[in-house]
Amino acid sequence: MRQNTQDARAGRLFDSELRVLQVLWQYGDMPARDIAAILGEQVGWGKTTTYTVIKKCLDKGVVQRIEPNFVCRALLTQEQAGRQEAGALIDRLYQGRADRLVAALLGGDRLSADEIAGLRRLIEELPDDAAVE
Amino acid sequence: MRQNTQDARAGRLFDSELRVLQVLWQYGDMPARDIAAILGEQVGWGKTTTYTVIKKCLDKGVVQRIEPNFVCRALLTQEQAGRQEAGALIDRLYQGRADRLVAALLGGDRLSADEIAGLRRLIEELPDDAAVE
DNA sequence: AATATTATTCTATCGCAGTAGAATATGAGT
DNA sequence: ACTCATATTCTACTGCGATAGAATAATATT
Repeated sequence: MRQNTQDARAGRLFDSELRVLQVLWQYGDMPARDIAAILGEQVGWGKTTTYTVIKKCLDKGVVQRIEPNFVCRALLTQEQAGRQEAGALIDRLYQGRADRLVAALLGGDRLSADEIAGLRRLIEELPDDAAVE
Repeated sequence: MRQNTQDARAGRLFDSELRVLQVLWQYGDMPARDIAAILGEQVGWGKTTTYTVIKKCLDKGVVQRIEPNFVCRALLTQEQAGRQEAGALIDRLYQGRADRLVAALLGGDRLSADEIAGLRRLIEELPDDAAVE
C-alpha cells in the first residue's frame, strides 16, 4: 500500500539535506570532508552521516560534485529552497493563497515593529501590477 | 543513537493529522464515523486509518472526544496550526526572521496583484508600534 | 434474546528519513 | 613500494509516520 496518498510535496528537502545546504550557503563551495568537520562539530554528526546525506543531495540534484577533492556546490539557492518550502506550506495550510500566510504573520506576534516598518517600505515600493497571473 | 539530532519542531502536526483537522475545520464538530466516511471518499483512507489518526490527535491534545457518538472537536484553530507551521518554517529556513519570509513571498510570483493590493491595505492599517518585542 | 450490522480498538506491516560501522580507496611520508 | 592516516563508499539498522486487517464492542433488527 502506497504511502502519502497524494503527496503534495514533490522534491521536498529533508532536514538533514537542509543542514548540508545551509553549510554551503554560509561558506560557499566546500570539500565534503570540511562539511563533515563542520557538521560534526555543529550537530554531532559522524562523518559517514555527512557523506551519506551529501550523496542524497547529489542524487537529488541539489548539490554538484566537483573534482578534485569532492568539492560540493549548492545548485539550489537559499531563496529557491525557501520559496519552495513556503509554497508547500501555503498549499498545505493556506489553501494555496500566499496572502493568507502573510496576513497571518502580520496578525501574529512574530514580527517586530522594525520588521513591519521594513515590510511596509518594501510593499510600498512594489508596483501595483506586479506578478499578474 | 537518537534520531533528529536537535528537533526544531516540537508539537509538529503530521500530514495525516492535518487531514483530520481540516475536515473538522471545514465542517465543525463531527462524529468519528462521519470523518471516516469523508476521508474515505476524499483521500481513500480505510476507516481504521481514520480512527487511528484521530486517536493520535486525541493523544496529542489537538482534538477532543465528546460522548456520545465519538464526536470530535478541534482544539486547535486553523489559524493556530498555520502560525505554528509557519513559525517552524521560519526557524528552519529564514533564520527565525518572519519578515524574510514575507519579503521572499513579496519578491516571488505567488502573489497576484490583487493580493498584493490587499496586503498593502492591511499593512498600512497596522500601527507602527505593533508587536513590540 | 439471537442475529446481523456497524462502530471502535488492538495490533501489525511497510517505507523512508536519519544515522553510522565496517570495508575500501586514496594519498602522504619514508 | 610499503605503511599509516585519512577520505570515501557500501551496507545496514532504527524509529516513526502512514496505513489498515482482524478482533471486539455496541447497536439495530427480527
